[in-house]
Amino acid sequence: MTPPLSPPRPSGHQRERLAFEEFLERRGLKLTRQREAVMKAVLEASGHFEAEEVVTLLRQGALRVSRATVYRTLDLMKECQLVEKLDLGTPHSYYEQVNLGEHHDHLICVTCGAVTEFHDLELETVQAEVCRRHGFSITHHSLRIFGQCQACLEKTG
Amino acid sequence: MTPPLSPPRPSGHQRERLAFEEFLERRGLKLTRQREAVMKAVLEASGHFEAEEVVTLLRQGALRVSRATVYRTLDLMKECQLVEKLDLGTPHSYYEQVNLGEHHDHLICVTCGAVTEFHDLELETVQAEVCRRHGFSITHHSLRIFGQCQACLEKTG
DNA sequence: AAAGAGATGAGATTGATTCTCATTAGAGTA
DNA sequence: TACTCTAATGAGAATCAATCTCATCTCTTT
Repeated sequence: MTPPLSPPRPSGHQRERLAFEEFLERRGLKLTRQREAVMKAVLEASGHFEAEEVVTLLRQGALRVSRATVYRTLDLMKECQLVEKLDLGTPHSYYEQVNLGEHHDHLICVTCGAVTEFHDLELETVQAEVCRRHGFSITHHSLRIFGQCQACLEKTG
Repeated sequence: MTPPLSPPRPSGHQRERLAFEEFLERRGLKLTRQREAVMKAVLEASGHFEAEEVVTLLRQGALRVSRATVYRTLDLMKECQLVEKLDLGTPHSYYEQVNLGEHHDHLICVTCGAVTEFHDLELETVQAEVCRRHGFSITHHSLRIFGQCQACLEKTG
């Protein structure tokens, strides 16, 4: 994928890591080993995860990280826009990693619980238009579409 | 508004009332005095309200209705599609009355908390198209746009 | 090594919502 | 009216994710 002659660039999650470090710096906060562990777990996670899963995962590592610290760090990463908090209709929240600046919405299957991401430019445009009409200055939005996914539809017939 | 010669039609919330009664009937449930009190409170409510507000309101009436019954009845009305449960980003849920079959989305001001409703046909169309592309059968959706309302923008400048 | 600021962890607390279960209400029947 | 059966209710307990408290710890800087 990377053109052979392109300049070396941060690999893995270097960019996100840097973003978080700078964010902490700006706030006069430190990148402690605990925060680093949480960040690593989050950046390597794929899809959606619960805070509790991070807690459990980190229990297996050498460094102990308390539940409180996990929640606190997730909040920081949210402010830094590295993760988003999701409400998928369950009693607890999910989180997901956000690739710097990219936003997407969700199709949630009410039968199997599968969550599919999508991004649609036209949708954003129409939303912007709605906001304009209301003199509303948008910061972010959340669109959840509930229904049945293709797989479940095929099973049910 | 009503043409003078139009046939008499249910006034007030007769239609909703009937819908609920039929719904209960179908389920082999009864329209008790408690359920009736909750229904009345909800149908007369304007805008968004919390379950707790219904509890408090009903405390003032002659008939005592417990918190459990309020929650249970709200759930029934939700199934009957007379109310919708909203997550406005607060730790607790809001409810709102739905005029039979009408859906709308929300602009939520993160500064003053004001919630504005809107409905946009084009938005629905684009969403339907997204679903079609994913072979997803939509049952309902929830769009929340967060930002600053006109009033707050004017104050802040 | 002393000081100061931020960070952490264990456990307590919160708070909305749900659950439990003994009691009550209401419809139908004898 | 008395009896029965089922659904409904209410008080308070339970749940559970999330937050808070505060004593302790870690760094960094004097």
